[in-house]
Amino acid sequence: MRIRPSGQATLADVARAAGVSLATASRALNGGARVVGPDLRERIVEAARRLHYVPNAHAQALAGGTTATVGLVLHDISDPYFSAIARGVIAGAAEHGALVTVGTTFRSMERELEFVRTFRAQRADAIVLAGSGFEDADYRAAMHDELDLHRRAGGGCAVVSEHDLPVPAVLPDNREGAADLARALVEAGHRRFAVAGGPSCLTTVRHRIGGFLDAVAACGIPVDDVELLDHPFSEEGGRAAAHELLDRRSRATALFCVSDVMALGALDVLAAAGVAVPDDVSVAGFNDVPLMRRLVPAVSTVRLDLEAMGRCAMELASDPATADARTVRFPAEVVLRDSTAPPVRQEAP
Amino acid sequence: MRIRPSGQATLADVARAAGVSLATASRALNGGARVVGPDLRERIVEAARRLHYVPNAHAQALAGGTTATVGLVLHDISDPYFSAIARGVIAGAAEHGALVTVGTTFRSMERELEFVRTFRAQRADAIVLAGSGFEDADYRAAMHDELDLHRRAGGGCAVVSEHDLPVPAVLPDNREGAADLARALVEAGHRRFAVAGGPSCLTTVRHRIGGFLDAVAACGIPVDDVELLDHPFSEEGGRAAAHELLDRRSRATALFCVSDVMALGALDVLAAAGVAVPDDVSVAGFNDVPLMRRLVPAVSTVRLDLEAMGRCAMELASDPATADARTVRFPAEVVLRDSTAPPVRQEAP
DNA sequence: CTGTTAGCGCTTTCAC
DNA sequence: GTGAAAGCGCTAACAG
Repeated sequence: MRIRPSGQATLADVARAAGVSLATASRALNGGARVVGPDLRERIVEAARRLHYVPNAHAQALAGGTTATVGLVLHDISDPYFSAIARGVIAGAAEHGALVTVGTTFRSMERELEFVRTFRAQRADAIVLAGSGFEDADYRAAMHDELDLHRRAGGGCAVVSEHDLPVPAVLPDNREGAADLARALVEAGHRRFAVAGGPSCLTTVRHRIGGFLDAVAACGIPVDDVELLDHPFSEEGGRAAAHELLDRRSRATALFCVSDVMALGALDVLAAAGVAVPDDVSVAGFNDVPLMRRLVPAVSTVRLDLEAMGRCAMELASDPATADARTVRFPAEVVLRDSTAPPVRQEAP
Repeated sequence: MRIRPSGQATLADVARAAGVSLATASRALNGGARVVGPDLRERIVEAARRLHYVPNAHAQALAGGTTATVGLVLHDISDPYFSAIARGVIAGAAEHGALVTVGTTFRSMERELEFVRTFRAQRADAIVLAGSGFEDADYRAAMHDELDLHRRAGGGCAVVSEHDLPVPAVLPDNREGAADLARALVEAGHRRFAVAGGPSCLTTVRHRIGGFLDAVAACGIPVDDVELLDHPFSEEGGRAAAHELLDRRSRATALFCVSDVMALGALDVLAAAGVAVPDDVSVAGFNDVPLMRRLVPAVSTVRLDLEAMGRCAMELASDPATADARTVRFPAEVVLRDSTAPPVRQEAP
């Protein structure tokens, strides 16, 4: 971008115009306490208005003030999962009078680290990581260092989802939620499952699949019989998973997609292929993103209060009392809707 | 938020550790050109790494560097309309190596102005206004001043949607799109319309309603017969509009909601009331937000390439050649889906 | 209450 | 090439 020719009124200009000292002007305009005589204050404020004075936030920050800025790292702002979390973070920040800077990574570990570094450079008051963690030792070590440095410098931080990092975390009950869903499905009579999951380097994915499989196993169903469809953690990935399901003429009666967005993609493909949901196959997602209940059939899923999670993360990241690695669990609640039903197709083994 | 105890390695520390001057360290680390001897450069970079040096963005900005920051003002990040635009803006900014700071206004003119002021304080390279403009003289005057000052200080800016401000603008064809939709509906045989619109202080709303009514009139249908449902520009508003429609036992055969989100609310209420769409009443929205085509019935609407619009706004705001008030129109394309059909109910006058 | 005086951490002329 | 020095605009001790 371009260089900025100053041309802005500075505090010094205001002070001069009002015939007071720089310090007084500073106190009157940006200092909180009313330690300035009302008469002077008036004059200064008036001068400031006349000159269209706007404080230079960088100078303020540099001089030891506050930045009132929080950095938010997420995968993609137009993904409803993240925009809901972002809404919570932004709302929480607003209550602190802070603004949120958003970095979108599109699931790149490198970009994620880079954003954290940038936020550090900006001396963000707080940094919130909203995406799932990666199961990668180097990444984790690097992120650990980065956040550690940030906190040592007085900054706060928090993560949403498991990151296996010693920082405050908002932990959705991924494991339990997926397990509950599995149990509900088994109870409904399902025995043959397919699971559409994103790359296993994502902690969230691992936990959801893990919880699901454990519960299935606990119900006495051989885990090996569960078909694992390994595709990207995205709508496109959901599409691919459905295609695979179709191609291999799967006999699964229920498909668990580890995220709603994947379920969306899968449902699209299934519908196009003339596969009836839930009659031919039940489909469930995870997150309960707003639109899931509006689709036909309404999609069964596991509800997470995304906005509250974002808000909570913001709170954890800004609360000095949270300097230690505190953790807040968020319950995941199974929501059975029309996309799941007892299996109607009874097949012979 | 809290005061930040420094505790960070500074450039001076790095310079000392590497045994060079501050200036040299600066050039080696943050200066672009390779004007530093490779040997020294190496030593400096090494020292920086060892000390976990992160440049202080505020100091850089203050010392005359660039901020690489753009401020984005919008209504609500979790509204798919805005999150799509935001995605475009963020992507565009990323190409410039800039980060986006998001201010959400929830349609408050005051908050909007306040955010612009804050972005000015942050010396944002560019400011993008994504919400609809308000039809309010005071607001417009204030915003005009604010943006003017910002541009005079060398900053760029752009607005999405009509704001009647002398700044670069991305203009969706609201008027034409709504008119096209009206014509399509009339062609399908509709004669009795209802229009669910948000507060008329929003320019976007006025234009869409205006375009719709004009076209209807041009088709020889008395505009006075069109029922105007004046409710908030939100899903809740759409709900209210549908309730009103129901309460007054409207005879309209087609309901035009000025935004998809309103249509969403209206459809929900209609469905709950047992009103069949499109058999009892056709419903159309505006924007073609991602989920509209996934609903059942798929919702007719007017498509806008939201992400491209966001990207374009970012471009306009960052391009110095755009210092004058340039304008880019975006076509709005009618997309007829299953929620609209010829009226089946023929009523006697 | 108000004014003076130092910096905050960095970029940038200028000299060398 | 590299170093020395002068700010960028503001806040925060200190004095008065």
